[in-house]
Amino acid sequence: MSLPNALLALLVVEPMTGYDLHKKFESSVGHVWHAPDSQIYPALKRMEANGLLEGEDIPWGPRGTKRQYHVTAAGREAFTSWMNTPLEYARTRDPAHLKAAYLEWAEPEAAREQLRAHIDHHAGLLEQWRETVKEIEDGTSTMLNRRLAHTSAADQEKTRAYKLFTYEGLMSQAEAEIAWAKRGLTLIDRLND
Amino acid sequence: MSLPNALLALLVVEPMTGYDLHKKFESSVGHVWHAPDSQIYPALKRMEANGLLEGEDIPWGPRGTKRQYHVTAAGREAFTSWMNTPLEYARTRDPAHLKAAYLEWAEPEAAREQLRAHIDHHAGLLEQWRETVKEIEDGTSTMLNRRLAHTSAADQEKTRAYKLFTYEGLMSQAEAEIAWAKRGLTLIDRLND
DNA sequence: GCTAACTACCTATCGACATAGTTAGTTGCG
DNA sequence: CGCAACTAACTATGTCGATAGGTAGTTAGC
Repeated sequence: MSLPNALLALLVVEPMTGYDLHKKFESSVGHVWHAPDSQIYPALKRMEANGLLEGEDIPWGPRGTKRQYHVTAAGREAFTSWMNTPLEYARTRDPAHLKAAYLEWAEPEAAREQLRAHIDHHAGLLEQWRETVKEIEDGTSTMLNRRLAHTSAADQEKTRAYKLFTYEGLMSQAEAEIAWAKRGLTLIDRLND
Repeated sequence: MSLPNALLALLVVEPMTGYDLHKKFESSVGHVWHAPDSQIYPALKRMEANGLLEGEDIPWGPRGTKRQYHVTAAGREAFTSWMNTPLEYARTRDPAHLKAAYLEWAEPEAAREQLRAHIDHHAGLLEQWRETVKEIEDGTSTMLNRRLAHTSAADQEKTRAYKLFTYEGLMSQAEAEIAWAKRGLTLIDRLND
């Protein structure tokens, strides 16, 4: 359900090829919704069949062509409708907390290692989000600047503010995970001496 | 990958039927790893075929039977091995933050409603986790008590401590989400006056 | 003794997703 | 000019997971 809308979110700004989208999914949108190209290409075809997109073959180099998709009126309507519709919350599937609940089955050192990996993972994300936030604030984010170039002056502040809001949320998540895992390390020490 | 291990986590404590497991997935383990019965029954068959479990038909009422599964040595080995192996972190797929990143496309009131729903959702979870934590601390958790009845005295404290640790982590997550969504409500007000 | 609720188990379908490939044209650089 | 890196697109396989059913026996209460 989310993948088509993530694609629409990018395509309402400017037409793109599947390859362009695949690259964006490695950077910007991919921060909140990952998708490999093997999912993107079929999704684009389905969306074209459903009338959300239209594709046209445009020349690329002397002999090659590439297929560029743009959003139809129906696609734009579907996207804004999705944006105005409340989410349905999926039930939790959280491998890290699943394992935490049965940590007495792990060797203390293995348990520590996994909590340290949890910290490292989220510390890496945190660093990434921090940089992204800085780029948005400094106006040096090429991602955001391309987006703003297609946005009316009235909406530019909103666009920027909601992006910052999103990344600040991701930072809070990462910080919470790190703090939790650190408490876990202390707990393991307390239980094994 | 996680479902078989979530099932093993329950079955290493005591043998159960698919139906028992399905009920546990509505309550205890389901808090961190949800699975519908339509996934559980085939998973049990696959695990029996792989030698992780053995099932036996036991009588149920005058005519009925039910199939109870217990963990084999191989299953126990697979579970502890999983518990000692570091997780591989999946890339993010977070519909709430995906929508937040494009919130300028939503009507302000629809955006507010969704953030309020986000708060309500996580406040509900928080309440649930708080109660669970209280039950664990008071020793009134039937889930945990059944578990502890099958646990050596030496491991009882660990089991209890890691359960508490897990639910405290879930509480931190919920609190972070609520705080974030509240900041979002303030932001929407600031952007629309 | 009937019926509702519960226990027990199972199937089918469809899209989501991971993983691992393949093919072909283009561009840049040494 | 030749090769590496990149652009572009697609396929195939297998499991995961959501959703929506179906069947049959059991228990409890009126």
